[in-house]
Amino acid sequence: MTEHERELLEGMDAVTAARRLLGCELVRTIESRELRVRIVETEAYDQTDAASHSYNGRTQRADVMFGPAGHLYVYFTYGMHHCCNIVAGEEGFGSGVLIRAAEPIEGLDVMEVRRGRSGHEMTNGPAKLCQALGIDRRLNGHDLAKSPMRLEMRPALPAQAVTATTRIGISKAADMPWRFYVTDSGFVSKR
DNA sequence: TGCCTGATGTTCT
DNA sequence: GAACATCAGGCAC
Repeated sequence: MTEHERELLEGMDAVTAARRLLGCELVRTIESRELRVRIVETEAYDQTDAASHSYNGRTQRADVMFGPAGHLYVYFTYGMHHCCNIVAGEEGFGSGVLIRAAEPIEGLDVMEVRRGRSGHEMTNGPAKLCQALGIDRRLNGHDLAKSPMRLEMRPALPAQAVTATTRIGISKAADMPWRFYVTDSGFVSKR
């Protein structure tokens, strides 16, 4: 991700960024290996949204969501899982994009071992993706322009390639259509 | 295929 | 003390 691309993300609200990040790639360097995946499913969250961690203000946990765009917000949930978001929007306004699923492109052997699973079961869920890529709270606040985890932007997908639905696994604001996925991808999470 | 449940730590009320 | 942006395994149909 270049500085120019970071500024573009800064200028987007969470919903716009969630659509725009589909098709983009994450590159994770770990144990001398490079793991690469293509983002195929996202959800938008911001501070006006009761389901968002940023809804109750700038708490310690969600602080990174209020920081500069293009950084990684990692949280720990259900006592055993990590999930990651890409921060979007202006600094001071808490918004981000949950990365729910991705297609493995490079380093599949490493992801298989890390997950103990193969095929779409490696990365078709937010916590599965984090396990496959070795993402935990040590990467919270990391700048995605740098190693050991980078975001590589790709051309925006045509609108017809993207499906929008309600988000998964939330109880508040559950009727907002802020989940997006690549319609023909076989790596999208279950409903 | 679909529903139910256990695992297990952090955050917020 | 409850809720939680989840996952995997078990069992019924």
